[in-house]
Order: sequence, then structure tokens, then C-alpha cells
Amino acid sequence: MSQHRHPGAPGRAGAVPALPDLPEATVARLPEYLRALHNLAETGHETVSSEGLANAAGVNSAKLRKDLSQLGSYGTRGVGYDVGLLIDQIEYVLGLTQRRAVALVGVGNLGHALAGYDGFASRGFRIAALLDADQERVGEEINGLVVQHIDELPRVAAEESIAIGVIATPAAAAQRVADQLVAVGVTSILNFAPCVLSVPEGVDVRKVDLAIELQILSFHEHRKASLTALPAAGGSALTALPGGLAVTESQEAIGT
Amino acid sequence: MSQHRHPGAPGRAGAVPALPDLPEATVARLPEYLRALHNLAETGHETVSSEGLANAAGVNSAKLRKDLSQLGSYGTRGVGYDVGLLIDQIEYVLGLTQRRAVALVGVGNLGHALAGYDGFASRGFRIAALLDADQERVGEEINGLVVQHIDELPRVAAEESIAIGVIATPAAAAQRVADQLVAVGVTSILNFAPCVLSVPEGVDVRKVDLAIELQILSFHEHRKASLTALPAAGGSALTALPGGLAVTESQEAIGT
DNA sequence: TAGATTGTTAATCGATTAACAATC
DNA sequence: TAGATTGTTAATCGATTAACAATC
Repeated sequence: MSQHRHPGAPGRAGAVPALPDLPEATVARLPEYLRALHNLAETGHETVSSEGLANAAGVNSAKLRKDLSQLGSYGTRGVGYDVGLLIDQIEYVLGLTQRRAVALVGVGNLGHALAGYDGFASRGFRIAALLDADQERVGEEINGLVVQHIDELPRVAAEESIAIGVIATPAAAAQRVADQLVAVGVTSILNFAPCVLSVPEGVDVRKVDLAIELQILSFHEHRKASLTALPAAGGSALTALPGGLAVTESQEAIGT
Repeated sequence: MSQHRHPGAPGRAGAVPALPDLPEATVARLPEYLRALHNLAETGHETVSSEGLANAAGVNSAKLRKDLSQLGSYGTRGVGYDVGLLIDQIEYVLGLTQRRAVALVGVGNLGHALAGYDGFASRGFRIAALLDADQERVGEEINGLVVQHIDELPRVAAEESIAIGVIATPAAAAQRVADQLVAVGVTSILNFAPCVLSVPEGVDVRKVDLAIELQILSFHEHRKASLTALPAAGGSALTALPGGLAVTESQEAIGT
């Protein structure tokens, strides 16, 4: 093409950052590529081929090249991709050049663990506030943060510029918390409560439901069992497992 | 694997349980329908229309009818679906008529929370064993279960008929744990470690990565910000949020 | 019968993939 | 130049959706 444009890439001042409107499936895979690239960087790799990165991320190489081509043209034919450049580019697109502040609501069993999860800090986020509706829990200190009452949310949101709300309350409380988050201007919510949330247009909600993941696996267990239970039907069942290793496609399925 | 008979689907006594090969997108939504149906049953509803159930599950009604039609024909035209019958049918298809035993490996921060998560027990699963490679943690009691050393896995798997393995170890340990699970015959794995696992064909892996969920939200935050940063472009931006509520489509996206 | 709602069709949309020309 | 690998094309596959005939 004419030249390598870095649309609003790090270092570009002035121009409006024209963020490409990526397919959702691509967006969901970029973080996986990013993680693989960080691993490669740590082990001293300066370039990587689409084949190599695809293996590290558990996808096929055509899909990887297609995904990366949506960001622009950052590879070199005959050589591969520059690991550092690609990290910068993906981090830029994902909006990770700023460390976003997260408010975690609900400091029960799961919320407690999330508050202590260092994977958030190491991958671009800062847990800026812990909130709970239970006065019993207010004042408790977890990982250097003091739990505050949910009614403090308006003040906290303003002070900390909360960008993302994480809901780890029981299902019965989740909608009310979502409403409160929306009311203070939060437009991105990660919901761990097993319920559907209603939010206005323009607010993004992602849901993680641990029991649902197990139920999906249960279906496949059930299905595999029903196949091996048909011995008369002959050859084509899954009974004989080949010894070779392969990355199962289902590993990509989450978060899509 | 085929140690005992599946209770036949309602209405199909005697016949081989011919489990339909459902589209993955449908499988991923069935647990959400099931949860919504349980809510309806608890609030005294005996029947529900596709419109009503679709609202409760956060999907559109055409999709819901299409999904349910894959299971067979369990609705009544002009009336709707029988809540109890549909619960039985979905639970059968998902293999939830037996309570599956789960082994949880890695009892650190997150694993601790998972061990105490009552959503597993209430939705068809039994945490049958807690395992860890760290001798310091062996012997600790969590929620009535004593943490055992990972080397006990072969014995535990045989004694408890483990159907699903949950990996909540650091990334560096996850592949080795997966190999150990596969070696004792586990064919379904839920992986919370931020890494790709290699497993033989026939083994299903699902991955939950909390930081990836935040990074996907971060992309959308970044994108929304880049849109509102274009004031000259006039009318069509997302700045003016309509007051009406709507269930965002992105809520369905996980686990697909 | 009249009204309601399912189950199915068919059009459309989006995602995946193999293949290969472009090009380093 | 010869070999390697990207970026793109086009075919295919799977998922979504509106519309409506079937039917309770």
C-alpha cells in the first residue's frame, strides 16, 4: 500500500485517533494475542511469525493474520511481526495506554478473591475502590483498600474516575447496583452475578457465570457419553483417542 | 464413562438417548434459559411464552424459539411453554440429571473463593476434591473439604468419579495440571489460568480469564471515548443517551 | 371461530478458512 | 534471485433475524 499509517498510534499528537470498528470476535481475541506477545517478549523474541503467534495463542494462523490486518499493516512479509511494535499497537487499540480505574461492588466470597487478584493490576487495571451494601463489611481492609459503603459511590466515582464497574454481589442485588453504577456515569460493567442486567444503550455489559461454564462442559460430557454408549453403530465415534496433542477449538470459544 | 443408564428424556422411555448435536451457540444459551426458567418456576409461573422467556434470558424471541426447536417440540401453539417440562428437558440435554463431581486444583486466592462458591452446588455440581501442589496448603479445611496433595489425584479421581477438572493455579503450573487431569481420564476442564492449554482430541477445555474480560470492556470504553471526541461530526454519536432501557446484546456474547 | 403463539423458512449477516499473489 | 511470510481474496460455514404458515 501507499504507506504504513499508525492510526493514532503511540506518539502521534494532534490527529483524532480514528479507532477502527473491529469485529467483536477479533476484539475478544486481541487480549489473548497480547498475553502471548508478552510471553514472547519475556523470552527474548524480537519477531514472531503469524504461525508462531497463532500457536502461542491457540488459534489458526489465517485467523490471526486476518485479525491483525484489521488493525493496519504491522508485519513484514518474509519476516514476521515485530513483537514490541505489535504489543504497543494492540495495547493502544484496547485502550490500555491508560490504567483504567475499577470499582468492585460486593466483597463477599468471590469479591474478596477478585479484590486480591493480581492479574488485574498486571494487565492494565487498578482496583480503585471496594464497595458493599453490608455495614458489617464496611471498614474492612483488603489488599490495602478499605471497603466503603455503596452509598459512597457517587463521591468515589468522581474522585477516582471509575471507568469500569465489577459486580460481585448476589443476583438479587445486582440490578440495583448496575443502576447505581450507570447513574454515576459508568458505561462498562463486568457482571459476575447470575442474572441478566438491564442497562441503557451505550452501556456495555459482559457477564461471567461460573456455573454456566460448568453446565456447558456437562453437555459435552453427556454427549461424549451418549456416543460411546452406542457400540453397535461402528467406527466413527470418539472412543479411540489419537495420541497426538491438539489445541481444542473450544478454548477459543469463551468471550466471543 | 458408560457406567449407568441415562434416564430417558421425558416422553422417550426405552429408546437410546439420541442426544441432538446442537450448535455451540445454542448450547451456550441453554444454561441461561434454565436459570430464567427456575426463576419463573419459583415465582409461580406454570407456562411462559417465547417472548416472556426471551426477555428473562436477555435474548430475542426468534433466537429463543429457534434454540428450543432444536431440542424437539415442547411448546404449545397459542399457549407457550410448560415451565416444568422445559426445565426437565434442558436439564436432561445438559446432562444435569446426574450431579457431576468436580475436582478443583489450586487453592490460592481464586481457588479458595471457588471452593466456597455455593452456585456450583445449587446448579448441578458437587465439588468432590480440593487439590494443591503446595504442601503448606495440604490439610487445610475449606467448606468441609480437606485440601489434598495433587499426587493424590489418581486415587481421588477413581474414588469420586471426577467428571470435570477446574484449574485455578498460576499459569506456569496449569499445563502440568491439565496433563495430570487428562492422564486420570478427565475429559472436561475449566481453566482459570491465563494461558492456552494443549490437550488431546476429545478433551473439552473452556477458559475464563478475568483480565481479558476487562480488556474487552476497555476497548469499548476507548472506542466510545474516541467517538465522543468528534464533536464536529454532528448528530449520530452516542453522546445523547436515550432514557429507555434495553438489554444490551453484548451480554449474550460470553461463553459463545 | 378469533386470537395467540409456536415452529420453520429463507434472507442476511458475520466469522472462519484455505489459497495465493504481493513483497520483503 | 530464492525462500519466506504477510495481507487479501473468495468460498464456505454457522448464527441471527423477521416474517408467517401452522395450529392450539
